[in-house]
Amino acid sequence: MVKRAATNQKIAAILREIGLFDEAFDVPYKPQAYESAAEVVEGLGEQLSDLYQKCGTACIDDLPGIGESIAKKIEELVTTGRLKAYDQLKKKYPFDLAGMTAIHGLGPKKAMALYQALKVKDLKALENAAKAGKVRRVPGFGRKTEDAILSGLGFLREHEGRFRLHDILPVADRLVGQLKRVPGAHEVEVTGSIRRMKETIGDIDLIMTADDPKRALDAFTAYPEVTQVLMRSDDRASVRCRGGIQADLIVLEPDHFALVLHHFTGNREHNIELRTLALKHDMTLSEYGLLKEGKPLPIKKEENIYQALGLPWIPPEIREGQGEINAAREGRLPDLVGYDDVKGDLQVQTDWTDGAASIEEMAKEARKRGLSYIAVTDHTKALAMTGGLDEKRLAEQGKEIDALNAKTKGFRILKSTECDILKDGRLDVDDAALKALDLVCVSVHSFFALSESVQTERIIRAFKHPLVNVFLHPTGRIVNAREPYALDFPRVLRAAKEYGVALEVNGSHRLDLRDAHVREAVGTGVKLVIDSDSHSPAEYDFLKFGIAQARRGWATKADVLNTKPVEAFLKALHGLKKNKK
DNA sequence: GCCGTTTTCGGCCCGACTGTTTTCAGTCG
Repeated sequence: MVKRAATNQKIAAILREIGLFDEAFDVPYKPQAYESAAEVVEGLGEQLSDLYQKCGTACIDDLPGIGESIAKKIEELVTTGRLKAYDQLKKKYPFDLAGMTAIHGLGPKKAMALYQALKVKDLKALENAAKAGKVRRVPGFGRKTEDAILSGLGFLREHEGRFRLHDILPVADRLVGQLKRVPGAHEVEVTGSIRRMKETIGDIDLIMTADDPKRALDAFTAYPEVTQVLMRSDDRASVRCRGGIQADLIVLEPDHFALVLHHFTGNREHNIELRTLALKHDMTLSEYGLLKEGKPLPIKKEENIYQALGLPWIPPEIREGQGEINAAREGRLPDLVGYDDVKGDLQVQTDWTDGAASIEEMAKEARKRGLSYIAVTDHTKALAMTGGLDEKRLAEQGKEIDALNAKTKGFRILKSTECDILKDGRLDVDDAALKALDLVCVSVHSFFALSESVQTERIIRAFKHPLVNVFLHPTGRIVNAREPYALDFPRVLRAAKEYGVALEVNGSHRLDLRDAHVREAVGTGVKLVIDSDSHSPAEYDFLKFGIAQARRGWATKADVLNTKPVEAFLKALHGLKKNKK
């Protein structure tokens, strides 16, 4: 078969741009339908082309937010790689509508007006026109809009795309800590996609209550990480922080805190669904109140909003409009794995290879953080640049671990490895060496460009090895840095289940598995482990990002093996192998 | 274009801000 199917990313971009064109032409309702479909496509863990091969448009039509019409468009994109309707649209309006609307303050209608008046086709042409003072002469535009376009272009150039949660959460936490120390400050919370622990973040949204709003805002705008004050009023301020991210603070009356916290936590789809549900209960919901017959109900906590609508409280991590409200209504909301539930970290690198600290130091830090075991998973010899271990060094490392375990009580260091899967699916270390370990973890670090079927076969061959327990960072992606390798993920899941292999949720910048994959794994009954992939003591911080990602994928404590104490964990892990056919 | 606790048609979330206007459209969250 000719392999020219469009990727999910490409499909989402096309759907989104079609929606933008509809919006530019003031077509009602369709823009939201296309945008919502694009969101769903982006969040999928599986390629639409694979889904299509399996069961045609029926499966695609079944996706939430995707109906007959868009399913047909997707079919065309995965079978031919093109979409005629889109091509015609672009032929008639050959300009970068999506790129232009990425500029803050410039929406589809204004972008279309600029194209029609000035024939600007891309960001470069737009910049030239703005610099030449042509934009302000277009009807409906003025000097301020022209300036805003130029500054928006500058920002885009500096910051392509979104910021990583890993980089932003510490900044947000620091701001929250500082605001809590302002005299007269009461509640302070971070909201938005940070509260949902989404892997990438657009800006930092903060809300608080305080006796003296002016004092709180004065303090906020004066913090050392603030490089520029963008806006300031009586109850709110927007600032630019070091590194370029924007942070917004609103100081609220106590009565509105929970409502606004909920409103800004979102996401948009979740809010829309909830407001629609409110209407069905003859209520209206906004950030200003939950009104029944025009009268506001008392909302002290977020729980009150959900209760009034007959729902249990829904954790922020799964407020994505991906079926959580229906699940809540039907009483099948998962009891998500908690941030304190993980008992051991199963991917820890030490100075035996590319880690920065000794085994003892890594163990000490893990213990300090409340863990009761770690697995030492240094690389193997195929990864020469890290000084990967061969059989002999692995055995020596085992002796050091035995000695350390002998002198400690209440903490266990497990002997393990991050064994390379070679190009043909064999393992980088011999069976005798692997047998001496408490558990065997494997991963891919080479030959990323293999075709989907070859890569999948390679990995499944490794799964068939009787000693393999855990598959680390299964898709090879790195947030904002590297795309995953081609993989038939549903097949990998089935093989993991059949051969008794657990999949990792890696909390480092990889975030691999990602949320959608976790949800698929949970749905298939594949067991997970959550690890930090620490290369230094400080990187145990990454564990919480892994837990967050697992929560976003609806994983419960029972889905995650390393929520168990060490003996029970090992028993359960090896039990996966024994149960296999 | 999507969807169903008004289920195959007739609805579709809510409010504020901004800039360009003289009363509002567009954008954003």
